[in-house]
Amino acid sequence: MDERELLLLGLLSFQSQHGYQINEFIERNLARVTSMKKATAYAILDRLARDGYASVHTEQAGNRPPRKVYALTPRGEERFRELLRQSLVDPGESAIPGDVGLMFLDQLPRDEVIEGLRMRLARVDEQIAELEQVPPHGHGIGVDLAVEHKLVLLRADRDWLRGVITRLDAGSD
Amino acid sequence: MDERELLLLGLLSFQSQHGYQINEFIERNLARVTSMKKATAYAILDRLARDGYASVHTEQAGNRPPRKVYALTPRGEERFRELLRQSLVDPGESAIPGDVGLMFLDQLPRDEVIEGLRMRLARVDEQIAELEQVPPHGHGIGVDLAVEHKLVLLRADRDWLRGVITRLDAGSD
DNA sequence: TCTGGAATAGTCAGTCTTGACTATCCACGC
DNA sequence: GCGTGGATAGTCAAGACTGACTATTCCAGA
Repeated sequence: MDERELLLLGLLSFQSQHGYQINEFIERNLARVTSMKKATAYAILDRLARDGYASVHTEQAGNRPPRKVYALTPRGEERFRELLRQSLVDPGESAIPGDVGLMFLDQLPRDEVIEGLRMRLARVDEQIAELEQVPPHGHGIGVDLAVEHKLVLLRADRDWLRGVITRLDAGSD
Repeated sequence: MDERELLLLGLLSFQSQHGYQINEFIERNLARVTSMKKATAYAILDRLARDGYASVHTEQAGNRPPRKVYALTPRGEERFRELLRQSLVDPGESAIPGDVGLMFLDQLPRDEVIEGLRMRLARVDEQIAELEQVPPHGHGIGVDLAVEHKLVLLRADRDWLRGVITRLDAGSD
């Protein structure tokens, strides 16, 4: 259900970390996977601690400001596995975004629609090119499967978009 | 960007409506398109009125409780077209849900993973069957394109899931 | 005619999310 | 020996979202 909580539990399952470290990792490596913002991650970490899924202890490195280090408790590990099982079965209502716009597309002049969809296609192409550059991950197959999954869906989207644009271009109806 | 606002503007673009009516329509016909809840719709309608995109006037039918009827203003129509254009180009970060779970899949025993993905596949199959029943919509091509789009992505997802399950089943790695 | 359940029409308190902001530390050039 | 820009490590107020709840009306059946 809650992909954000699952993500944080998952990151903590590898090693204890403090908030800043986790946010760094997300910003650098997981921007494509989640759009969660810093403040949200801090809030969820607090919640995990409050609910007994993570323990906190404050650490001071040199003269730096103190950091709160979060570690999964046994309950937290159980929670992680539970959410993980759930998320494999039911990846949350995949209300594919963008379809609302599609539904109302008749309200816009046909050439504006085509123009817009062309731009959309260009972006999808970019995303595909980017993902195709990602090297195999190495540790386990999960990450590679996730990338593969995203690629499969993006390619299907691309092909469909091309078809639609062609159809709209030829005789406008 | 904000699909919810776009959806409400779009519904109002066809005719003025009161909140309850809009929520009825969403619950009955658009459950697959959005997961927006009643209270959210009321809140967004308020916001639209506050920002001058919709006008409100109170109506009393018989002895029933009074209702607030919302109608698009010219500014609202402009806003609608603007959001519509945007959403065609950039359908919001399509962070395809479920990929977080995939990423951590190595943390779960292989057979639990396979079991989970089988259930997921069954659900996808159901959704496809359901959508295939939807008859052509009639008014314009937008709605039909949206359905087609969803179907295309669901089928790609289904095919990928089948492949993954087969791979995992045969030699567990 | 009386009653219980569905339809009508919302509201509200609590939670979640985020843009903007704070504050310190360190390395480096000048 | 000093300023300043990036890295470090968060916090906070404001707005968005929703589950649970309220309250009235209508109507079908006993």
